[in-house]
Amino acid sequence: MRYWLMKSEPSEVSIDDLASLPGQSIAWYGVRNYQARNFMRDQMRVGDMVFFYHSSCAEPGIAGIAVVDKLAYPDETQFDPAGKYFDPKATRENPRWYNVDVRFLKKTPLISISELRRHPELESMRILQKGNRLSITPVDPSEWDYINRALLG
DNA sequence: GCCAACGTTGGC
DNA sequence: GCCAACGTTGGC
Repeated sequence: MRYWLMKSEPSEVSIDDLASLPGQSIAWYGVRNYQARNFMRDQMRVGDMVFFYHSSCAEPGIAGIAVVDKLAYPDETQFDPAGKYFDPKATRENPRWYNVDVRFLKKTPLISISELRRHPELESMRILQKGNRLSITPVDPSEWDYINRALLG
């Protein structure tokens, strides 16, 4: 089992949005970066644990915990010519983008990025590196444990 | 709104 | 296959 951090803009899908969905599960659609796609397609397994991170907003930070609910499958939004995630180079026979489903587990007190930066134990987290833009990053088990114990305990 | 950092595109 | 130009991300 692996641990991940997945960014979502709360204006798109917030932790509250996820919690109020029927089944509390959602396709992690819209990823258009190959590295992030590969993490979903090649490495994520059902049961992997996820920090749900709010990005591009007033209070960026970890807002909740989710779990991978369904293995990666083609992202439906790449096929919709009217949608903003449409990819003209993708076909049903040869999809380019994949997503997993993620299910709500719990909301947490918001752990802001500045709070995360305050802890030397977390300084190697991808999310805290200069210039990091990846929307999906692996989280080290020791970092996962530390955050749960020291910040959410 | 700024801007550094990064990924992608396309001409050559 | 190089690399300049461009578009995007995302914290501040």
